[in-house]
Amino acid sequence: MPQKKVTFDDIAKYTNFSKTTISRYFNNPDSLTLKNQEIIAQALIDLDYKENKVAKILASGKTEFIGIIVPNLYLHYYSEILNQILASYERFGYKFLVFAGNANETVERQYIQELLAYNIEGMIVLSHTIPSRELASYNIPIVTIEREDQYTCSVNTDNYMGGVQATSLLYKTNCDVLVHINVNVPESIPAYGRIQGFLDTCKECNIPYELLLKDLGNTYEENRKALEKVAHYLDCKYIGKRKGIFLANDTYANIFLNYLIRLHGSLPDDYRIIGFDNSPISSEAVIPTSTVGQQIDKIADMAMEILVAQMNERKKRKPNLSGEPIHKVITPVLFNRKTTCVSETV
Amino acid sequence: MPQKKVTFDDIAKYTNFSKTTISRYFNNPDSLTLKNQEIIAQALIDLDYKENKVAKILASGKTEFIGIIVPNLYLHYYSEILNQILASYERFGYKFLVFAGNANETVERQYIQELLAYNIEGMIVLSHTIPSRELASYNIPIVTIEREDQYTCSVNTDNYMGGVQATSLLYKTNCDVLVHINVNVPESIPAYGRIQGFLDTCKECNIPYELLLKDLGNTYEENRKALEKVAHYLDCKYIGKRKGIFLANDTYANIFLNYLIRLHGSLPDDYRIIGFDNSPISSEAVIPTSTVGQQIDKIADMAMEILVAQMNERKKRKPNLSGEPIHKVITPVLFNRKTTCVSETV
DNA sequence: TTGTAAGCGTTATCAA
DNA sequence: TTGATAACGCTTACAA
Repeated sequence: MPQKKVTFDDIAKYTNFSKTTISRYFNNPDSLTLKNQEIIAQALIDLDYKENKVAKILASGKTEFIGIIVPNLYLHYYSEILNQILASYERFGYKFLVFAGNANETVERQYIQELLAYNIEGMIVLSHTIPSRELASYNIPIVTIEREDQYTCSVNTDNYMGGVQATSLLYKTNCDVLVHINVNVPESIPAYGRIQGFLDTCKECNIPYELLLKDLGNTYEENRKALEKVAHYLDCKYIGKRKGIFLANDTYANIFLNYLIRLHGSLPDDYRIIGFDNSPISSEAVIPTSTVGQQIDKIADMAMEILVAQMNERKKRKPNLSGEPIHKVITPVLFNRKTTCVSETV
Repeated sequence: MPQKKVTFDDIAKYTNFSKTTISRYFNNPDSLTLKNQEIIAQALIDLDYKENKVAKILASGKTEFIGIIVPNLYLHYYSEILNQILASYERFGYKFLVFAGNANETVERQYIQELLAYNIEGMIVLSHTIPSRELASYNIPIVTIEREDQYTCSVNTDNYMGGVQATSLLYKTNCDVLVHINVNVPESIPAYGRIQGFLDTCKECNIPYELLLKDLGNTYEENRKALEKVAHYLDCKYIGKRKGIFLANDTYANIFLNYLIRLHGSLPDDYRIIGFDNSPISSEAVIPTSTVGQQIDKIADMAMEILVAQMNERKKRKPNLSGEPIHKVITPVLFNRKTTCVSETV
């Protein structure tokens, strides 16, 4: 320590009040006379007091910490969610201890232990690694986002609705056949809804469709190779037909689009493309790509609201800790861009 | 609190040791007999003890907290740096309190006050808002990354070298004229080096060049409009000449590239393009785009190393707090992709 | 409206 | 190798 810190004791001596009064000045100033408030305020300046939250936490038990575990920050979706959550500091004042887990269960358990050791008041989990059942067992307020959530409160995009929106849009652009390209999403994960939404809409519209669920690899290069193969396959199979392609995310959509552009110099009129997420690549693509946008700001806000409500509940005299976990669903927003325009020249 | 927490006192009673001995078990286990270590270890299990770091911090003064202020997480560069910094937890054990500032000085000062209140041991600043002089005055270990850094330790990409690399590569692809497109970067910011590197290399190679520094707007749409205007201008001005375009970042490069593709269906042979950052858009573009890659992992590692060294210095009996700030520079890496290939058909 | 004193759960300093 | 005891800087009854 370069210079030792000024404490309530110092202020108390300086002002001839007690430590308690100084504490009150911060936590319940109205209980002091205006004059005394001013005296203390001046003393704070004179002594250059800096508050010590650690001591406050120890005494009060309230850390104002929220732990966050994201799978990574490489994907725009996660970094944007984190961005929005961090922004909630202005509104709620909670501070965030952030961990990026790499899908390693052991490591993520360590993170959680560490977070608990700091007496975090709540936790937001985006990582998929640890089952919601185990998360719930830690017995602190938790909200999960877009992951398996049977035993925890959660906020998810209405993926089913998104699937319906995307498929309906394609249908309206006079396609002959609709295709959904995705990986084999387990039904327990919210994103599965995109597949169901696609299927139900195709059936309802009574339009020919094809569902392509396959492993597309884990890196961009693997994605690219796998999707170019799929594109080639579709190109051959549905020759002369107008194909409406709904891809599971914008990265896939961009790969598909780029493949066509490189082949034909522009987007052929017999293709309609839509992605999912409204990530930057969708608007920054060579042809701005239609997509189903997740309302990340709303998701983050809702997650914080649920979490704060639960944390507040715990601070009550007789907290009501019962009740089923709350599951909120946020409606996605359709972005109708150039890749789903009805062609002007028919 | 649902169930009250097990403390050293409880363990002490349970094992008939003193609190001190329990503390020693954690901090200096070798000072206990093996047998006693085992007894305590068993007690921890029996009682299901969870450590309380807040109490530890208060008593020891060591928080193991590092504060981070990033401008935002929207830009891939920042989220990836944060990603790498968070990953250093495995190596150093420091926890990160993260704030995303929005270029608002008042707000960022609040963040810093809040961080200081938590007795953070050090701080990493990527945000540009607060002058390094003020940062230095807070008198705790600080490392800044890719920003004005006169009074603080810093880690930056060797922007000058990056400018030289990009320009040299363009020169080698038989261009008739080289162009650098950038905004008006102040000289105090590391990124200014890109401009200087371009200028020096052009002069050295004795090749015609043009430096275009202008406001390109703050949103993607503004960027796009401004850059398409620039592209049109260059297209007209240097008709028939091979143009080597070095853009300040990959987003700009992508916009430029897309403009040409939409116009011509492919990248015309009289254009060579290179960006900066190696952000995902460069490899995911319709034509994988050459770029100067920042070694984000090394930048993050170096920042942590410098910071940890300083934090350790403070823990010594007689810390040596003098000395000029350390400025480290990380060499960038050239990615030679399709937009700077020498054409096969001449 | 203000003060006293007992915590909060560790670590640190002595002494044994 | 272990234990008593005093910090650490604040909050929170309870009293005045």
